[in-house]
Amino acid sequence: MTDGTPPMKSVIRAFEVLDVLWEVNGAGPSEVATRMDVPKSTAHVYLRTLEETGYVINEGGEYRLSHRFLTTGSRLKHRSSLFRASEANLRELARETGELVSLVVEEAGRSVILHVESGNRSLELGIYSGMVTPLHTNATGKAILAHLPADRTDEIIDTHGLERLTDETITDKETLHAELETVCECGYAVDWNQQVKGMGLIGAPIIVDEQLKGAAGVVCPTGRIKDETYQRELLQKLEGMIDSITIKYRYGT
Amino acid sequence: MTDGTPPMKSVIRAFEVLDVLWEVNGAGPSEVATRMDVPKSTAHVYLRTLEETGYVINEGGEYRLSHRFLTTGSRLKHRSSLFRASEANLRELARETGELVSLVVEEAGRSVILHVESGNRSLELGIYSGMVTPLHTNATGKAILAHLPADRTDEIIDTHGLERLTDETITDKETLHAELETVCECGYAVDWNQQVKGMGLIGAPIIVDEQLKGAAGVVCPTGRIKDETYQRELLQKLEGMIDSITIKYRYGT
DNA sequence: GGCCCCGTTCGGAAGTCGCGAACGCGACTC
DNA sequence: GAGTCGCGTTCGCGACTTCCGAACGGGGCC
Repeated sequence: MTDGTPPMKSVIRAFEVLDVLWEVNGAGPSEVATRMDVPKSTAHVYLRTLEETGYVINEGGEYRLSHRFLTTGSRLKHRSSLFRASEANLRELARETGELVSLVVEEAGRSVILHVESGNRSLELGIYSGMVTPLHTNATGKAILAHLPADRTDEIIDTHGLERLTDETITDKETLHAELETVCECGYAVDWNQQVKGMGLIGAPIIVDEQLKGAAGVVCPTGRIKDETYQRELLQKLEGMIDSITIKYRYGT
Repeated sequence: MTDGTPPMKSVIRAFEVLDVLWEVNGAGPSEVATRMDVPKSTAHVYLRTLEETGYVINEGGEYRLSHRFLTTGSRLKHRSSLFRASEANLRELARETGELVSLVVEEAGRSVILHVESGNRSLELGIYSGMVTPLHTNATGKAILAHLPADRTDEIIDTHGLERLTDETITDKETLHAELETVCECGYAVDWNQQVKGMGLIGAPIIVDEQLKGAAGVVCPTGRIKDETYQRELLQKLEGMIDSITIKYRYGT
């Protein structure tokens, strides 16, 4: 983690080119060169090289990101033990409840949505597989934070801070720690309007052999989830699902 | 397209490192070095650099691909006009028919599955968003080949050949061209057992303003799809869906 | 305690990358 | 239709980076 040897400039730049291509949704060498403030011959070599890797496509002089990212990303997801153990159960819960069900893992101190399954009345809030959010802004993230080793939790909070996404986001360390303790005791977490106004979530950790693997959650409109009876029903089903997942993960295929 | 200037060695190698990390599902510098036949100090610099980009994660000396691939891939998909115009309709068709519904685009002469929606009785054949297949082995691919400019179609066939995936795969140019002509006339394509034994597909192109955007298809067990009445029913629904998608794409959000 | 293997760091030498200038092409202007 | 502009692409030389072997420090296993 120390900065003993500097990273490779050309590789870093290659990924900057990818970023630029993403931002402008495809461009020629000239535009990339302008945006990166390099000669266009330089931009050209990078583009040609990236094309060779297959992650960039050249369509008549216009270079753009290829779907190889999608391919690699999906393969990673489908190889994940957690996903494999969960997929069927997530789908079943989504069918049963009609809500959006999500599977989340922690990576680099942030929450990555590994998979979502939508039910027939689930929200369309732009939640997608691969989406990255801060951990402290939603129930699944809090479930993870609560069950991570304490020092890791602190490190994450210190590194990433407590960004405010809505006016109900927890942005105070004390409040968060208090909440995490409750989450730890109850075994599940809840939030509403903390990430997106109008969206609520129940989340619980997936723990196999005392090791935190991720979390699963049910996403609802705040209105629905505020009903205590419904909330309890969802929680019970969620925990049932997580039990199945845990077993499948532990002994599974 | 010519090989005037050689590609950048370090960038190419960086992506080779990514490939290796994928293959071995995470490794340290030593293992990467062995596999790539370079000194481990070299492997180390690459790994450190890739870590900096966020596409690789270092977990206590073990480097592995991060979920950033999934994130980038999903963002690409969700930004695609075709996907945005299609998503709701695909889901609806999957619900209605209970079958697997897929959305496919051509990239670099191959078929990329942009999205799949599964119904309640759909096959579990390892079809996933991001999956890449040869175009000539399935109905959606053939629908695309049939509606691409003729020279492009020939170029693709010449470049990629006609790989055999099952004993019913079309591997003969003449046969394929004849079939493509029929597909062009009928406006839809069919296959069974050409890609995977037991799997059948009806596919039709998505064409907006005379421009081929991709194809959509319904995937069934061969048994079910061989029933002509059912096949006709699916086809009708598929074409209805594609009409909606076309309109949404043309005038949509 | 000693061994081995790993991830990591370092500094010099070889070689690649970076750059400016120039080419060929198409679109658009006059 | 000639001229101009802007684009993607190519080329070759100088300078900076990558590359490498050797060495360091730490962890696990005998």
